[in-house]
Amino acid sequence: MNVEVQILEKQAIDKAWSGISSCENCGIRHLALFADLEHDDFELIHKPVLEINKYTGENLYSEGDEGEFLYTVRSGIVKLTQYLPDGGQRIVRLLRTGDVAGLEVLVNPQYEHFATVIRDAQLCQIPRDVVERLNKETPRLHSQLLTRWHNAVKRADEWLTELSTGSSKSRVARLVIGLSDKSDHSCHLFSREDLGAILGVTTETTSRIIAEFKRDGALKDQGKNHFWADIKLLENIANQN
Amino acid sequence: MNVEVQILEKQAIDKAWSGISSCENCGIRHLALFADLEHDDFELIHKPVLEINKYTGENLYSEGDEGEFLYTVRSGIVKLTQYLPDGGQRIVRLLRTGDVAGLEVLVNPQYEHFATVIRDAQLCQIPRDVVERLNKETPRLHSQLLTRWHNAVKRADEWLTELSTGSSKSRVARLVIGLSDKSDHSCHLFSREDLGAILGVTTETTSRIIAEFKRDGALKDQGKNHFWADIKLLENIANQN
DNA sequence: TTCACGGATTGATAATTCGCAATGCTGAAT
DNA sequence: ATTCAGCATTGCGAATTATCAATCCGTGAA
Repeated sequence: MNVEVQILEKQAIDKAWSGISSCENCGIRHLALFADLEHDDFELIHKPVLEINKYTGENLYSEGDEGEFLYTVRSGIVKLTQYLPDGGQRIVRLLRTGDVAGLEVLVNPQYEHFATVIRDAQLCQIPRDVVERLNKETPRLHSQLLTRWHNAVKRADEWLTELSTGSSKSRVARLVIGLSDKSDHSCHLFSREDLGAILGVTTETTSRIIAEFKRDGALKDQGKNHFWADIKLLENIANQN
Repeated sequence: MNVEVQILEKQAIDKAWSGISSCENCGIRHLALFADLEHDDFELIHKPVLEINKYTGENLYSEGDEGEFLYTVRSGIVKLTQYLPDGGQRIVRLLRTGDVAGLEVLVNPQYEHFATVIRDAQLCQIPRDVVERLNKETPRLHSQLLTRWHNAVKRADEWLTELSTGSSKSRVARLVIGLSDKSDHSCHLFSREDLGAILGVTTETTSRIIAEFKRDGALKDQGKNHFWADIKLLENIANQN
């Protein structure tokens, strides 16, 4: 890749698109909110859809903020967190490629979670107006929106049954399986603190269990929170006790 | 009320409506899925909407069943349960007046939960076709559907942060508060087993904690799982420890 | 290289929750 | 009124998880 191309790519980042030129040709459109739109629909996009980069630890929005934008995750991972009055926190969902953060602003003016990047991410920042207008003017967004909501509920339910039921060890095992690539057994984990907040257990307990998995060979450390995972063994652990 | 009226009411139960006569004049329409429909829309209802009674313990549908109907809860309470491969079960949501069971069949042909009545219920059984047709032909159902989905997600998230985070005692306290009528401090509970399945703790632990609340005066037993609740005290318990 | 920092791991102990069994209570049927 | 069945409560020991503190380890800065 020559220098010129690199510069072009650099410029592409954080560029404002009118929508018609970019969203229509988006590389992940088949996964994205605009999957079903047709050529003419894109002309309805009159505000800029920004493509932005955010790095691990950065915050997209906070609970209660005026919900000006929706975000489509192009790459990376975003966590949605909620807090209890007593200070307890809980990660209620993880968003990955194709997922949308901030859907709730179509129904309610305020964000309902803290959205924080936990793996460097590329995102499309879509003004709420744009989605609202499309939703009014073209029926082709409806089924996508319904599907998205359905998916959010389904995952929330799975989160509850799989990650909040049973012993800590089972739950950590299920989480690790869920974060593993079944084809090559690779598995990127997050900080023990985040894993704990996903499961509703303490950082120490999570750490102990992961360390135990390493000793038992269920996980093989490859540095930087990257592991090789013995899925079969983890499934056994998940389904007993 | 004379006998004749009683008989008429009895007949009304389990009667099949063509929709146009009944749904439009439904007493809880402002809460229901069809809230925003207009007069002409009801003519689109060509299959019968059945009004049915189900009693505590009866099952509406099972996970994996072909999803033929949606159910609007007119009164009573329905629990949605999911099971884990290891036999663990978890109640993921409670449905009350105005809520809809089986929304997922609009997206997917199969039910995703076990739906069981846990307080005698009156329900409207709506054929999936009816809702699908309305959804195609009138835009006035869209926003209701979006709102419903949003609501389901919101409650799932609350369930996770409030009922699956913190000590058992806090969680039982939060659940009891959620089941209480704040205006008159009355509170109907369910079996300890169901309460446990909502919270992800054992029946015994739940029982112990409720018994402790009774001893501490946070709950006053009025028989039949009906209690008077000291909301303030319960909130204190919920937010400490 | 060395140092310092932050996260991960581990240890020791306390607190919580589970699991099982015994007992108590309540409402329905007789 | 009596009996019975099903749920609720309680006791107790075992297992799990939290808590607090110490140590380890990897990474980036100097």
